[in-house]
Amino acid sequence: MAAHTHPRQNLTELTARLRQHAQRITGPRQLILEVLRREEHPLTARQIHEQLDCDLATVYRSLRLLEEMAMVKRFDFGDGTARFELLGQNDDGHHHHLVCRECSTVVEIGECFSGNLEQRIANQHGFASVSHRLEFFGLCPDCQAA
Amino acid sequence: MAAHTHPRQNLTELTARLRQHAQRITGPRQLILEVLRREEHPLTARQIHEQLDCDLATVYRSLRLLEEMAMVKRFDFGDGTARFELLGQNDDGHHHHLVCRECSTVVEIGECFSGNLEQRIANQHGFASVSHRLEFFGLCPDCQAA
DNA sequence: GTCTACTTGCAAATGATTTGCAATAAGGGG
DNA sequence: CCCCTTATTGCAAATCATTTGCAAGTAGAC
Repeated sequence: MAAHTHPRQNLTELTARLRQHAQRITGPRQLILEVLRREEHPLTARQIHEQLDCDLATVYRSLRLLEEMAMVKRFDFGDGTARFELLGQNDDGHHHHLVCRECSTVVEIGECFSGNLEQRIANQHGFASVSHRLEFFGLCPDCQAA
Repeated sequence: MAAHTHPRQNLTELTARLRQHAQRITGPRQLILEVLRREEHPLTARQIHEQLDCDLATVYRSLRLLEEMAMVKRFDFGDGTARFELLGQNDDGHHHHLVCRECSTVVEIGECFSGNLEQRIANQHGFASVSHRLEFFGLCPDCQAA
């Protein structure tokens, strides 16, 4: 998964991609990638901000940029707060999560239903470039005990 | 699907369920159900409010109550605004949507992947009462043409 | 009809995210 | 290595969806 990327790789890739967008390699942008690289689960903008020393608005702006450059992926756990995960260079980030309804523990899920279903749905309704958002919710072992 | 419920049925069910919760049958609560019954797609609190004549806060409070009573179901299309759909008495509301990324046209999707996958994921990680949230996004026929 | 607890309207509070703008810094050119 | 242009940042204020406090209003049991 994405979190295993070597730090230098991030920076190299960041530089390359930023060049393509004619944008600059700044401290905050590098730092956000560092923070995300350290975490194996998606983080909220606020959580990222807590580990940095720049403005929260900058975090939001950078995340948006990194998302457009496909270096981070946004996830939505339905609690009104976006979460972000690092993407590797050849990683399309297609995976899902299993989230505990009580304590918010997150487990990454690699599996997914067959692309078949998506294709069928697209065809059936004449839609193009169909993608999906899928997350699982439940009670983790600890919270079942409690 | 839920939208085919007869109006009187709504009211009867509403009365019954409200009784169970020791709560009152008020104008706004009935009206919200009426509005939802007329629509075949999920509506935002604001959209419901526009068709009524009560406070927005009341709409939010009522929707929350109706959701707890399993009379409406909340959907999240990832745009930061919750949407609500009416549920019939014996309807668990388990269905998904295919949403156009351009014009937000919504199509209801009855199919889903086999419960098998969900079961396997739950077992694999020791989670209980696992459910999922799944929505599809794409370009509708009209927007492909444009 | 009365009474009481549940509800509503209204205004203000919250929380996530965005935006305007002046000050600052990245990086190509000399 | 300095300069200059332009992207970027920090800060404060604005947005947006949703929630909440509170006094006034009203279902519904008696």
